[in-house]
Amino acid sequence: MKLDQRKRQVLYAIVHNYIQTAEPVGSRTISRRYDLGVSPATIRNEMADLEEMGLLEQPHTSAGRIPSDRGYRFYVDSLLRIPALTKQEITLMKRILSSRMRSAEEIVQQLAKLLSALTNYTAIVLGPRETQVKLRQVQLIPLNDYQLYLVGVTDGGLLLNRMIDIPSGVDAETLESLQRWLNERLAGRPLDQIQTNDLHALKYEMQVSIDLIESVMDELLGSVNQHEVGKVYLGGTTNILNQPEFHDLQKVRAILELLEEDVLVWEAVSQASGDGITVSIGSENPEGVMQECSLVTAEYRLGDGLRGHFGLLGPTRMDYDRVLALVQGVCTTLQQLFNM
Amino acid sequence: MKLDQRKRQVLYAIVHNYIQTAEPVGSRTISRRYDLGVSPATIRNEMADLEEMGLLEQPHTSAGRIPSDRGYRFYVDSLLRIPALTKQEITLMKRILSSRMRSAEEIVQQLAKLLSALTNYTAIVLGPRETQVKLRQVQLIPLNDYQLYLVGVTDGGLLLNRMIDIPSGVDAETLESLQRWLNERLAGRPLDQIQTNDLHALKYEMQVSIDLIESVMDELLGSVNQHEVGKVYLGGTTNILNQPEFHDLQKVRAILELLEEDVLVWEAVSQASGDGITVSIGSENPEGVMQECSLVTAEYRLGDGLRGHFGLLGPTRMDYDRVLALVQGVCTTLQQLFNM
DNA sequence: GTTAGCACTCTCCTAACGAGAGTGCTAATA
DNA sequence: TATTAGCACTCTCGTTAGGAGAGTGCTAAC
Repeated sequence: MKLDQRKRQVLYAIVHNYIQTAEPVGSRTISRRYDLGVSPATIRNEMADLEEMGLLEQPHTSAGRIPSDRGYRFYVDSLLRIPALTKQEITLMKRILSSRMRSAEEIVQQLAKLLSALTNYTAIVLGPRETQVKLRQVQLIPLNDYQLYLVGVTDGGLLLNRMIDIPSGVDAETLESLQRWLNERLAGRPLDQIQTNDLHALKYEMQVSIDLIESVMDELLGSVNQHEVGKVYLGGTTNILNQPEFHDLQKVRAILELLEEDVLVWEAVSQASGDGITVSIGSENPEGVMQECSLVTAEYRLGDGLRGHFGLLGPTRMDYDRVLALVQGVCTTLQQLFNM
Repeated sequence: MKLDQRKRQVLYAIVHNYIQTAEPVGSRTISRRYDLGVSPATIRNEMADLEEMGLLEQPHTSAGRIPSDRGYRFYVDSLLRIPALTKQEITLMKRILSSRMRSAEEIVQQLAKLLSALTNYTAIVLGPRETQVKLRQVQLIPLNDYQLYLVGVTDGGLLLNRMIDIPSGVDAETLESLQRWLNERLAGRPLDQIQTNDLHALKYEMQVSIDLIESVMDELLGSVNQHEVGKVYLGGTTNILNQPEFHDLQKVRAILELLEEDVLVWEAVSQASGDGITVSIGSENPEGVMQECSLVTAEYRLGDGLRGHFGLLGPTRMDYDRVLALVQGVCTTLQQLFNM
């Protein structure tokens, strides 16, 4: 879509003003606050044109204009000017995200808090995955006669843990040798390359019940499976309540109920995200409350192939400038921290 | 406080009716729905008495009465009749809470979901603690030159995991022997009985840097410390939105913000809970939004000394009958499941 | 092509009003 | 003496009407 310079200015002014005030923007406001050098009447004509092009909307006949989803899209694609972050913000990020933390889980939790605090929107962080999972160590810990506890640590420092039912008649020694075998054979080897052949070999080698081996391997593979829905970390869930567009209990309920469903959130974010930073605006989102929201997503990396997605969820009237700046900032900060 | 039979009936009727309808209860309503055998005028006199005693309140002159916090207190202490659970509810509980789950964490998560689904209030479950923590196994897994990963499994099946900084100059062998020592000495022994003596012995025995030992032990002890704030699991956070008393964005925000702060929630629940089932009504709670809520808490046990607290948070106009029945039911169900 | 002027439209706020629900008091009743 | 019927009174809530304010679209002049 092509727009002449003045139309771009008018659209920019409306989006910019509406993002700040949440009030429909009138022609007089624009001519007062933005120096376009033309009168309100001229601006009104431009506004009528922009509305016809589907970039603006009018809540009712005698109100100012607000951007449509397509208007935001044009803004994000062509008008946006990403501001620089302040030094304080950068230092804060570095401090909060520094790897001197207890686990990847904690970093990710902090990331959610950080993002929500800095933006006043809701932050969503999908638990980290490894691009290629290699086990560092596996432990089979018998809990009682019919259950054992499988604990695995991956190369990236992720923790896998599952309870497994033991077929009757498996003794501690068997478990121990199975554990030794697993550690010898699996350590450092990409998990998804384990073939059923290996398992059959194991069966003969070890005389271990194939049931047990299969459940152990199933859990192991299952828990690292890329397609599975992992943990979801949220930050600033209540921030939506600050947005005037959500001063309505129905909407608040809808969005909070959505956020309570890890599966839905996971899917929404993973579907929205692509390479680099992604912006998904209003109706571009899957149907439901999400259509009144915008979602900015990106990929984070915690070194060693440990990676995941995160996003910021706000109203379509989101402060894209700032959000994009912060998302970019977080990505590069993490990169810096984890390449040292 | 003593009340004659008729006053008790009137108070019961008002609390009972108000819990169901959330509307102030008038004298006519009572005489119609509850068979007290007297006219509205008589009931009005009783109501005036009950108000003077501080058990009822009047939102405004020409409205019906609603129970005061003290009124609810009297109801809970003296008038309550706990109903029996239906067979379906009991089966559901057994199914959901059956120990055929992957970990204690998952049981606890399910518990939160179950409680909130059955009651339509918000469920809070504090992560399980062990009365006396004994380690079953410890592993020290080097991640890189300056960090290791400490993973411990307790007798009760709890998972402890912490990242630990390594003082420079510690090699893999040292770690391995430290790990062996820890497993030999700590396995099955109550952790809180470890004395600094043992650590000094270890220092000489092993020639390991005391720094390292200390950080490992600190983390180990710290992560099981009874006073520390642990994980908080919530269920049905949005359920409060169903309550008419929270059809007000200010209140909703206040309570949701509270629920976002694990520390506050943990403290509120642990402070409220005592032996057995506890009910904390409105102003009996710590100041803030909680004063408009009631909290029913109890202790759960997952066998083997693994235990914690859980609670249900709702408006003071909470359905105490049902909530108490369910809380009781959950406790006994868990007992049955984990004593098998 | 741009602008001033003006009639018109729509929202939002406030005040007024009546219906409805419930009380408290008084006087009659069992 | 305890209970009840009757009634005036109070307060909320929903509806309606009117006026201020903001902004538009159109027309005609520049």
